[in-house]
Amino acid sequence: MTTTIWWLRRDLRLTDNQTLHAALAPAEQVIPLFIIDPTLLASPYVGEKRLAFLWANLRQLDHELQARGSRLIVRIGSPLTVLTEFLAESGASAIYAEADFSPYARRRDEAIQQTLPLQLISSLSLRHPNEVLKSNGAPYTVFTPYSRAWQALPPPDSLLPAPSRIITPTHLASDPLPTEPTLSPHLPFPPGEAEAQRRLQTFIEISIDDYAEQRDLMAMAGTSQLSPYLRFGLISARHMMTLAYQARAQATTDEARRGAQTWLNELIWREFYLAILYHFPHVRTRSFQPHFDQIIWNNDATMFAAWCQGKTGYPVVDAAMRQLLQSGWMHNRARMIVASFLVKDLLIDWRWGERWFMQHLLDGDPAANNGGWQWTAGVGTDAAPYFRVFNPILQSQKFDPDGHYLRHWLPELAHVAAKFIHTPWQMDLAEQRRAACLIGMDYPQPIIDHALARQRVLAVYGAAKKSPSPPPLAQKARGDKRLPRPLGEGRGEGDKS
DNA sequence: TGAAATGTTGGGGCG
DNA sequence: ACGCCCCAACATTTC
Repeated sequence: MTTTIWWLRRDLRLTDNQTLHAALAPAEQVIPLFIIDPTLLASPYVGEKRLAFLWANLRQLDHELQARGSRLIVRIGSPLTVLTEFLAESGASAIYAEADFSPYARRRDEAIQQTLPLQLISSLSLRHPNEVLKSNGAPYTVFTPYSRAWQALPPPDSLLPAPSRIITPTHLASDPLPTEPTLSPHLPFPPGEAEAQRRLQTFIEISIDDYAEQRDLMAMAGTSQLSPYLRFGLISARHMMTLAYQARAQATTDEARRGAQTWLNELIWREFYLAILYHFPHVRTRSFQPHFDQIIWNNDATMFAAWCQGKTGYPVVDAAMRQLLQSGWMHNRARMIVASFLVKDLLIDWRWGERWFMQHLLDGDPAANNGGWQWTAGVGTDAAPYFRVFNPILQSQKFDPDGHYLRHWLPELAHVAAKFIHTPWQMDLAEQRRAACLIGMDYPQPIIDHALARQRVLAVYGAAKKSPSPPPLAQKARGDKRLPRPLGEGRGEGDKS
């Protein structure tokens, strides 16, 4: 009797699961095993919203497995220790897991492979980072040529169906999941792969045709809102890409074709940043472009707190930050706006914002989040040029013209007139009374003047660009030292994987 | 996947 | 009719 272990990490699904498929192929029995790694739990990149989402999905997956004659085993401990014991206990012949590309995950898996029969299957991204390389074998560092090369590869293979039956030994004990606050019912992300597939289907049927035009409007449901599900593999990247290709092929108008292509591009951005983290693991802690580690940040803790809590006085920033706090998700356009505001207006180290996002986003992923932050900060691969500074007022007017998004997340602005919704500080006292919103009382005065902030950041970035890079060692020490530790950063490495 | 500053053009008001 | 000014509107350059 051959038994194998399906070690789940971020592929919590039965449909189109190449790892499960590989684990089933040689075996009569498969043991689905999830390991809670205390190192990851202690990481400053982990927050309770994403953990609760994870636990909820593990429970859901357990139900799905039980319906197929199996169940999910959960164990707590260091993966190497747990797997070593578990192999002996179960008599399994091999372990199958989906390859992960964060530095921590790669170190962990390589160490385990030294002693245990661990097979890694690449399906986190449709293309493995080594599949998309320049003709000289070097990785791409600019998105557009990467994307071209990516799309020149053959379209995705057909999807694997969920197995109808999985046989699992019954005598194995499971640790209970740690108790974590459950997702409150109003969080708009119910767990489960069925929910993920439903959303994907709805998006393809209703929204993808207008995606190119609608995706930037923050008040609209113009995006797929699938990121939390993709983050934990409740749906495969291949599944999403397959439908994107289909939608593009079946589009009957230019606009619909453009919608499908634009959505596909977003998925390719994810592949790009996974590849960047794989090939350039130093971006986890430092700027891709070393001379930008010379920036003298202002790093004002009070300003940072105002940003975190959504109390900057700029409605579009505050609405977005409260959406994040309350729902565990933020519209992509809003992510760029608040990131630009933190880094360029407040002149706060992008890594502070990166960490806050990781702590609160259900979809928080080390590669995509890091890539996004370095892009906005202008310090990364193919980054926005440093002098590109978002104007929060113009962005607000452009992408939430009616202020629906602002009013929804900022109830204190509910009665502010349309004329002042993007700039409530411009209301005179009579207007403030009429709107039942006193600036400085009910809603903050802006914590910074954008025009001045813009001049400041241009000067500071310009100086960093000119100053010579120090040798790598000195540079690393300085960068680490400058990271704040008020939130209990225990160890140097903290990828959530 | 910007925005501000600066330059250019052309229509209309007006002496 | 003409020149001058003003200033949108658009284009280009700069940060």
